[in-house]
Amino acid sequence: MAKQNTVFKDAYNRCLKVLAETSSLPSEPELGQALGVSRTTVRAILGRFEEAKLITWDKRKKIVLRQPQPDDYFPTEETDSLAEIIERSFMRRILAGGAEPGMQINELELAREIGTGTTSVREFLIRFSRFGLIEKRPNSHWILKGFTREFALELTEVREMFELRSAASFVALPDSHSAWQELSRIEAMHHEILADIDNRYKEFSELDERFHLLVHKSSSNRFIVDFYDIISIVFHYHYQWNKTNARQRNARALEEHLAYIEALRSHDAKRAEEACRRHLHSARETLLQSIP
Amino acid sequence: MAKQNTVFKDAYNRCLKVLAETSSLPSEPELGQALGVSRTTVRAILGRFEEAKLITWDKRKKIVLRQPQPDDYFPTEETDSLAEIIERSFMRRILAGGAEPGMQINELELAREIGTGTTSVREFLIRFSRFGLIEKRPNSHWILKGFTREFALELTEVREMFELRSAASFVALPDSHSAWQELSRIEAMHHEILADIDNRYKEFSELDERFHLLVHKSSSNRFIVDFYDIISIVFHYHYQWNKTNARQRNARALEEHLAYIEALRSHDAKRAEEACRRHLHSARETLLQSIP
DNA sequence: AATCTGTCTATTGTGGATAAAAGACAAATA
DNA sequence: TATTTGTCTTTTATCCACAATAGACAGATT
Repeated sequence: MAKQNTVFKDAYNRCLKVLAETSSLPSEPELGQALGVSRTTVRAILGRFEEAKLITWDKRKKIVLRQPQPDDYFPTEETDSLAEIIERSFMRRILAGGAEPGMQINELELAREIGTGTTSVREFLIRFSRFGLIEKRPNSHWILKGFTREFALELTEVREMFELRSAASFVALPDSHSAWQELSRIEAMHHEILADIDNRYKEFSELDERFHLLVHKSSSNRFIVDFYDIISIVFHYHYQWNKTNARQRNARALEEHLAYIEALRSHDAKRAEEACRRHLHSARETLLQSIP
Repeated sequence: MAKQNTVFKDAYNRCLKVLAETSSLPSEPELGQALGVSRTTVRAILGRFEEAKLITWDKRKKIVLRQPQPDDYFPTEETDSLAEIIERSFMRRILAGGAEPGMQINELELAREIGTGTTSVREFLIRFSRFGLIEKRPNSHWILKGFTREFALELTEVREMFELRSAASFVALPDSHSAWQELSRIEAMHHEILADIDNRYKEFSELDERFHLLVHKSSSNRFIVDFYDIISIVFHYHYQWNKTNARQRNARALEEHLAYIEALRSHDAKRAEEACRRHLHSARETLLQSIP
């Protein structure tokens, strides 16, 4: 196997949804645009649609013959890119316990366990190393530095520096900047979720990322924005494997966000700084509590 | 070719120097320790020494037969690791002109140009991407973001945040901390170079890195320390290809360092902050001046 | 008893091959 | 004229193979 055709499979599934809502499909370039893939892939999808008797395809005429059934879709396991699979598998190992700091990481073993070639694992580890959780010994193994208390403290220290700086930029943004609209949308989502917190508290994680990324982006500094990747991945997996008091924790964070958002809106740097500091402080506590 | 034997060649050259100063070589593990390589490599070196009639080797007896001649050494081009070669080649392309922002980077083309496989180039690009100068479009090319004025400003903004924070940690270090001794050594080097600035100004670059890295390390924060890699590589290549007024610039920076060092020694956070700020400000100006 | 050497195995670094995906260009169509 | 399609070429993502290097262990040596 050379390349996984996950791009094809994922686009195929998404294209089935487009198909379900129309009687004839648009042009190839248009479909490519909509699905975010090249025409080559679009044509492969159309070819397969034809084989599956989902459409007839003659040049510009792509007529829908029938509605897609559940088993027309590729199973979701097959649509994840290899990088995603490796990441998940690896994060489970190191965050969900059983991995002591100082442990050696073996490319070959990891590859075998995941059922993939070493090159992909290797590339993943190189990419992942910027998160500061592993370290390479050239010509030898990788070392797991572990998701420790020190790691969390170092991470949050930088996070606080960056977010305070970003919040200061945010309040200085002109009213015409699109960030204010996005901020309003995010604020509205907060109210929606809070109104039905018992059922929707799980949506917090995604909203949290969206909000903080918006703030970081206003720094207009690629290093600050890129650093948010680290925060993002840590909190993402952290939320996923640490569900104690999730409802209560999330409710509190939502309230803090609302205060923070209001402070940003005031254009008052001092107020924004205080609200930011307060929220980041409690976010840090939450993170630390989950580390033994 | 599977793996370059640069580790062997480099260790071989260094081992020749050990050999030049003794009449019989120490044990294999001891040599491995001294050279920073495994016993396997040490044994390969000893075997080659024997072939070259540099020593006789019988178990623990490794008797030196003759002094190494210049042509016993491997040429230096052969001792650089592939990663170093790729890095240099790539940095020359993007810093030494001819590379417009927005340009596409082609793995295959780069590999051919450097005379290496695509895997190595690819891994280099992944590692390098954390420096914020290039960006990946999955399933497609890389994009050169370029060594622009924005890049320099974003870089120095974060640098200033981090170094100010580190300097504040530094003044709080207990007198017993080894950093104070290293600081004294660095200070002494400054005086030495300044005393003979016309001949030795080129040594500044290395000393500069050593000094700032020491400061960053006192933050005890892996993200701050790791970030110094970016500063380091940028200034390293920048110094190399931009020699206008080098003597004068370096002399000024050395003076600023000395003031900065004295301020750190005073344990006065306020003074240290001022000295740090002053130096970083002029470092930024220097960097910006060299960008069109 | 501690260290060293001989031997063997396991893992990393790197080039090469190949399917998937992107993309270029000219002819066809509306 | 502006898109769209058919066809072809180029490039990336991935696996595999193999030499270089690291590392483990038992027996030899001091």
